[in-house]
Order: sequence, then structure tokens, then C-alpha cells
Amino acid sequence: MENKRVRLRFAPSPTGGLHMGGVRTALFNYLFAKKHGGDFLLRIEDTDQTRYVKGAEEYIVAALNWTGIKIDEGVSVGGPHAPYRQSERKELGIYKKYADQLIQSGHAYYAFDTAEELDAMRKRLEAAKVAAPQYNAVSRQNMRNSLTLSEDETKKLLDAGTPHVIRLKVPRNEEIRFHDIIRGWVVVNSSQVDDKVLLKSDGMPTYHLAHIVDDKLMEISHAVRGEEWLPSAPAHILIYRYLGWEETMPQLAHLPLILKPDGNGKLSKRDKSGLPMFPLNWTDPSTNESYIGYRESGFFPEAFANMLAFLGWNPGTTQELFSMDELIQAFSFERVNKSGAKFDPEKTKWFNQQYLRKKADSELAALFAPVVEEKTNGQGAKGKGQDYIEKVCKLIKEKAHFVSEFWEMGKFFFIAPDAYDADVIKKRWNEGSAKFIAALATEYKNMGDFTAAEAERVFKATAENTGTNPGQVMQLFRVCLSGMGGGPVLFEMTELLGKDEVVKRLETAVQKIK
RNA sequence: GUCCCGUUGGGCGAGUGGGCAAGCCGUCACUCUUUCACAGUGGAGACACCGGUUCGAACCCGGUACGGGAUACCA
Repeated sequence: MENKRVRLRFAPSPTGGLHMGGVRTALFNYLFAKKHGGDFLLRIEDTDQTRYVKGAEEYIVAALNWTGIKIDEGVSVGGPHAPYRQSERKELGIYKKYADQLIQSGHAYYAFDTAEELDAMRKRLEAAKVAAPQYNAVSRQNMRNSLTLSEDETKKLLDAGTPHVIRLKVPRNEEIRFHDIIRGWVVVNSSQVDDKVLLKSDGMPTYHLAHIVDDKLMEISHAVRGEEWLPSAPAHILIYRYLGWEETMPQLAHLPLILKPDGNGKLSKRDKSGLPMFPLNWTDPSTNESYIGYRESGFFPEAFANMLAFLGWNPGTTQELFSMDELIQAFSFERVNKSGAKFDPEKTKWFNQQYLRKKADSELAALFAPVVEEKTNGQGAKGKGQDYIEKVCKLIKEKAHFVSEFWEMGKFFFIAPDAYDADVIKKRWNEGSAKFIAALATEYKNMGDFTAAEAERVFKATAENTGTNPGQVMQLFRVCLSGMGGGPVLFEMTELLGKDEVVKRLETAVQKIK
């Protein structure tokens, strides 16, 4: 099947907020689809009714949208293969048909075992020191299924509506080979594969059956998913084969896991690193547990997507900053790693910082203005206007990682400091420096043109006249204005505050600091 | 336990048999700004281990160790 249209899908279960690992899977699917001019679909795999979480689907769509992943087809946008929710497709009888087909061809069978019987079987096998207790070619011979029961008995049970599942009949000892775009050839013996349930007793298909049927019907060309699926891939190969679809099955790619920053193990829903694990804020409706999102933490979606792309992939060049279009251009599965990638909070912040620097001041001001309004109860920006906020942003963005830090870093642009950095005061404040600050206030008061250059010139002149070493009082001057020992370029900041405000703050400082 | 996947500096990662093993984050130092940062320059820091193949191995093969994943009528 050469020249088959490239179609990839992201197929999450609506069991909670979409974790950033899930977003990465979606992103890789999306990048590959777009790189080859294909389609990106969103399918919801809600076959487990007991784990269904309300609002999860909406969250998934919103998270993808925010990240910049556009859905061509599927839930939320529709398309020629609708419906795209497996629970709805089940109602149409789509999966049962193929399960029946497998029964007919002898590759699947009915199993009537109760949960207790299954449990007893596992215990029995464990007691017998069987390495991997499972429902398979050997153990099924001692269970209640259409392979051990007579045709009559089976029919009777079915007619009586006895609860049952349909299981895949996995051969006892057969080599299963499959090719993974990222990992190469993988070989597993069928003795390691259990007789997977295809259709549950409630009539719902399991993931194993459902995703294969849907991928076929939706003409998916590449199935890209997390590494946790690798062990069940051999079973999937068998299903494709028995359905007669092996020749046209999607190419497989199993993505490496994202590991937590400290120690080992899969990245979980909570992490001590302090960074969010979810793209957007998420509150679980049943447990009321809530998690913060990247968006709400002040991350730019471009930075988030860029960071995610580098978790397990790299372009092979030294370029690290990529727009979505550039990612699409550069992406390939050949450059996806096999080993798990540790999530690096520091690097993640760095990405956001890079994007922050590139943003136009006006764009940042638009984000920051509401914060200023809120924090000052509508007072701070008043009379100073958008232009003032823009200039503040211009000064602050050089040292920030997030817009959300702007207020703490630059609130003195809007309200006078009510406290002064104790360390600096302790170190620098004395009779001489106090005198200098007072003198500076006076000099500034008499100035005309209050530019950064002029302010600096007068500052130095005043230092000379009072016999003060400028280096000794420069940081002090900063503290008098902002309360803080560090901050934006000093005289730029002075100019922006304006003459009157600067003089006032200096005078206040002289009075307040002892 | 069994099966599968993996293992290059503190983190991410380039590298696919042949000149001193890229780059980024972090860290340290220096420079610059007579402050704090930013920036620039430089430093320290790695091929898990043991065998084998080869004139030659981070790259190929085997074993060991370590890590991860899977082992459900969950996905």
C-alpha cells in the first residue's frame, strides 16, 4: 500500500485531565501527519464506562487547541467517519461484527468464566509455580469456554444470556515479528501473549479490538503511542492477521516514556519539581483534586509545544527554538529516541524565557495589564496608560521567565515600596549614604529633562560633590526606588518612574530608613 | 518471577568502526555594566561493567548489572 494517505490519530481515554505526556503523544502524531500533508484525528476511547470522567473530553480538546494542535477530523469537529467516540460506535454494532467474524474463522471463542473462576485459576497457576499465570493456550483447556464446552452446551449458555466475553485464540507457540519505526524489528513468542478479551461482557470492545477496528475503518496509516503498549503489540498483530488486515495495517511507532526529574519512573500526575504536569488547570470532578496547568502558570503555548517536542526527539542540529511550522518541517520518527527522557524543569523554564524575550512589548503588555489592574484595584496604571505598561514590560522581560513574575518584579512601577531590602540597607546605609540620597533628591528636583542619561549624569555629579563612591550607593539608590536589591537597568527604570515619583521616593526613603 | 524495551558528563542529547566524543540546560570562574541581572568568554564534568570480533569500537556480538514498561472483562 504505497502512497496511502497519511492519517494519524490521537486516541485518549476520557479518564481524567490530559497529562503532558499525552499531549506529547498527540503532538508527535500531529507533527508527522502535517509533515506529510496528512490528517490528524481525535478519537475518544471511552470503552471503560467505570473510568469515565465527566469533562475530560472537553479538557482534551481544549488542551490540544491551546497547545496549537489542530484537529482535522474527529470529536469536536466531525468528519466522514463519525461518530468518533467508541461508546457511540459500539451502539452501531461496529465491533461486535468483527468479534463475530473472528469467532466464525476460529480465531476467537466465547468464555463464560466468572471473576472468581479467573481468580482461582491464577492462584492455582501461581501455586504450581507457573511463571506467568495467564489465560492462554494451556490454561484455557481447564476453563469454561466454547473450546472446552460442547457446541450444544455453548449454545445453551448463550441462549440463556449467560454473561460471557469473547477472547482471542492465541496460538501456543508461534513467533510473532513486527516492525516498529522507532525500535526496529521486535520478536516475541506467542506463548508470552495471553488470550486477550476482545469483547467484554457488557458488549463493549476492549482497547485491543476497538482501536484496530477503528484504525482500519478510519484508514489510519501510522499508529503512534506510548511505550507502555509495546508488550501488547504482538496480540494486535495477531488480530490484524486474523481479520485479514495485516497487509494494510498501520505502521507502528512506540514513543519513549517521559520520566520524572528525580530518580526514575514514569512522570506522574504530581511532581515535586513545582512545574505543572497538565497543560491546563484540571480539577477532578469526583475527587475534587486539582492540578495547575502550564497555561495558568504563565507558559506560552509555543514554549510548551517546543519543550514537549524535545522530550524524546531532537532535530540532530543545534537549533532548539522551533515554531510549530518549523517542528512540522523538521520532525521525523527516525530522530525519536528509544530511551526514556527525563523531564527537566529548568530547561522547561528556559524555553519559556526564550519565547518571553522574543515577544513584542505590546503583546506582553496586553497580558500584564489585567494583572496590574487587579493588583492595584484599577489604580496603578491609571493616568499612565498602555504605553507605560509596555515600557515596564520592556525593562522587566529581560530578567523574567514568565509574565506571571512581572508583578512581583515590577510592582514598584505602580506602587511605592513599603519595605526596603534589609540586606542592602544593613550593608550600605550609613550617615554618608543617607546624606547622598537626600542630596540626590534635591538635585533631581531641580532638573529639567529627566532622561536616563541625564539622571545618570546628575547621579555621578552628586556623588562627586558629596565625596561618595558611586558604586557604594548605586544599589542603595535602587532600593530606595524599588525596595529591591535587583531589577531592571537602573537609570532606564529611573526615567520611566519619572522625576516627581523618584524625588518623592527618595525623600520617603530618607525618612523611613534608619 | 517471566517477557519486552532501554543505558554517552548532574539533566537533555549529537554520534552509527578510524584524527583531542558536538550542542543546550544547570554549575563554577572571568569580562562587561562603578549595583542586581542579561550578555559574552572560558573551566570542570560522560561512552554502566566484563568478555569477544577487528589493525582499530561509544558504535558490531555475547554475558552481567542497573533502570523502565507489561503481565486486567484499564486504556
